[in-house]
Amino acid sequence: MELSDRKKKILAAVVEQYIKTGEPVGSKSLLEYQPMSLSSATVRNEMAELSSMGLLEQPHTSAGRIPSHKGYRYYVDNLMGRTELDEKVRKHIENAVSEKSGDADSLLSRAGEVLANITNCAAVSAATVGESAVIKRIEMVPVGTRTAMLVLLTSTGILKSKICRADSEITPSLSESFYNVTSAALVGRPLCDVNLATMQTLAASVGCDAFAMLSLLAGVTELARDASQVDVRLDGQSNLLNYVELEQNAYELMEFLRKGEPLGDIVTLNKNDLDVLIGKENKYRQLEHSSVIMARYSVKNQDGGTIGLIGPTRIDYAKLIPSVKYLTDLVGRILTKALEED
Amino acid sequence: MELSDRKKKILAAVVEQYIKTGEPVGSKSLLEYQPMSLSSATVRNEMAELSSMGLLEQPHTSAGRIPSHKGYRYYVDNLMGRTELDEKVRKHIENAVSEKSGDADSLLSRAGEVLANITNCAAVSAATVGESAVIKRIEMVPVGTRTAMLVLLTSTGILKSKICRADSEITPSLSESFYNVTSAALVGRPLCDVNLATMQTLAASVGCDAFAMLSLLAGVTELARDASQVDVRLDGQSNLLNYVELEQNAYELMEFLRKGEPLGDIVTLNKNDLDVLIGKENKYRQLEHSSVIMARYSVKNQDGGTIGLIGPTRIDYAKLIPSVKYLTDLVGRILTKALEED
DNA sequence: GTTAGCACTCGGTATATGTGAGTGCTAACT
DNA sequence: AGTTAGCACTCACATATACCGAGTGCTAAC
Repeated sequence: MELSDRKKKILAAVVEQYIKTGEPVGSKSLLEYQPMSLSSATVRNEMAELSSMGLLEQPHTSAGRIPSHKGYRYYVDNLMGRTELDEKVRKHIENAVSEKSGDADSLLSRAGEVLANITNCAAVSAATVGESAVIKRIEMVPVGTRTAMLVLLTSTGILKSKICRADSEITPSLSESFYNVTSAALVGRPLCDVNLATMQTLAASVGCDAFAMLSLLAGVTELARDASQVDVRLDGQSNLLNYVELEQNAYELMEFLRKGEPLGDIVTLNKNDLDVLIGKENKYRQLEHSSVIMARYSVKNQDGGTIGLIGPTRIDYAKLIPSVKYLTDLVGRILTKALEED
Repeated sequence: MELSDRKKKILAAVVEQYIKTGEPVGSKSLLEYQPMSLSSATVRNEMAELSSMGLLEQPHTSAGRIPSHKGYRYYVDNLMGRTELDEKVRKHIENAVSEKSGDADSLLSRAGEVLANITNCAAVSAATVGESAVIKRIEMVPVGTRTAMLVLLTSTGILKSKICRADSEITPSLSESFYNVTSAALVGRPLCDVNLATMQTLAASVGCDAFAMLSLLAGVTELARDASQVDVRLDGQSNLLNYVELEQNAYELMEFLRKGEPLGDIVTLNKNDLDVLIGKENKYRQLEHSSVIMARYSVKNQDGGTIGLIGPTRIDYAKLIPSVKYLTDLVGRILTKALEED
């Protein structure tokens, strides 16, 4: 879709004014906001054309125009000038996500928190689950006569743990055979290979302790399943309650966010460096009045994960996109550095 | 405060009708709902007295009455007949919180979920932190050349873990001295003894590895702090968005619930078998339109923790209190059984 | 002590009316 | 041909007015 320069200028002005004020933008008020050597009548004609092209919408006949999701899309793709990241915001981000912040998990937590804070939106983050992930290590730490903590570490650095109750006492000999069995049969195997069926044959092979072993191995199976699922961190959901345009469906939206699966679905859609999904572009109905901005970070030049935000469609794209981008890059750098030191 | 039988009957009817309909209750409509051999004028007189006693309120002069928080309180303490738990609900609870559900943590999670579901409120749960808790065990599982997972187990059964980055490589000799140091100096000590100052002297004592040791011990300190803090699980917050009386302050309420500390504060208030806090009785302003129902469960005849719910003041106390009670008792029984087997 | 009766209150709904920011269209003007 | 002044028209929103009805408190009679 090719637009004349004048149309571009008008569309951009409409989007920006609407983002700022939240009110439908009329031809006359547009000229106040963005003076041009044009009469309102001309603007009106142009706006009418932009409407028929599907880039602008009218809430009702005698109101001003608001951008349609296609309008936002055109703006984001072609018109938006990315504003420089505000110095204060940058400092804020850097402060929250400092290098000393230990492991990847807590770094992502921090990143989500700060993003939710500075943007007043909900923040999501998720580390990519490598399909090629193999089990690097399995540990069992007994924490009672019949309970133990199982720890599973993958080659991609994902760490999961879980308390597990065995069906009988965890004797030193059971510990030993658990160690033997897992290191012989599981370490080095891809996560998807771990399932209850293989566990059963494995457990059977140890003989007398088979029954207790099975419950432990079942725990390992659950861990492996956990480790191969995206887990999405979510922050600042309640921020979304402040937007009038979202509050009519507040409950639905919150419930949607609470459930992990659809969110996991969304972040895995983020294949590019930066993705923006506007309103109805989202495949989930619950997000039809929301926009999602997601960016990937990479660790050692490999795909690391996604950090993004969810807000109303009427959101300051020009300002927030650089924030998300800056944060993901920073997280990527920090994790890369941590990995190199390791 | 002593009330005549007739006043009691009228108060109970007002509370029950208001809980059911959500509309202020007038003298005439009350008689429809609860036929009595009285005229509406008499009811009116009684209501006026109940109002002046502070048990009923009028939203505006010419409207019906609604219970004040004192009115609810009187109802809950003196008038309410506890209804039997619905068979379906009981089955639902039992199903969700079955014995096989592993460790205490996940059991509480499940309990919170089911409670939020059946009550349509927010559910909270928290295990009591024993002040007498001492460190039972500390484990370190290396998960990288410089990172390790620290695991801390207390005598009260609380288990915490954390990833920790050491300042230098984690050599077998470091692991060994970590094991020696912690088992000699920390195991058996109460949680509150663990602080950075003592860690520094401890670290210094190991000689050459002091620096790396310190970062590990700092991790242990954090774990100990974690373990001695109540951690409150929260479920079904979004359920509260469905109540009109709460939705004006939805954002505030959600933010309040999101923050852990005030919630921790609230559950630790639950000293009795069953506590109900109604509206303004809550010390937090954010809950002035909410009621909190909390019950304790015990494990092996010792205080185990609290499970409760947060809803609007206009809530079916007679129905929900038994649900909470049943759930806590069940959880207590299951945990006791699990502990005995252990 | 109870109740019928009555004047009064007041939120909610309905109706009319005006206001103003917006529109589209046409005809005149560069 | 593109631009613009002008104009009739639209429609959400605000304000005023009236009315309804479920509620009240109070009084006087039962």
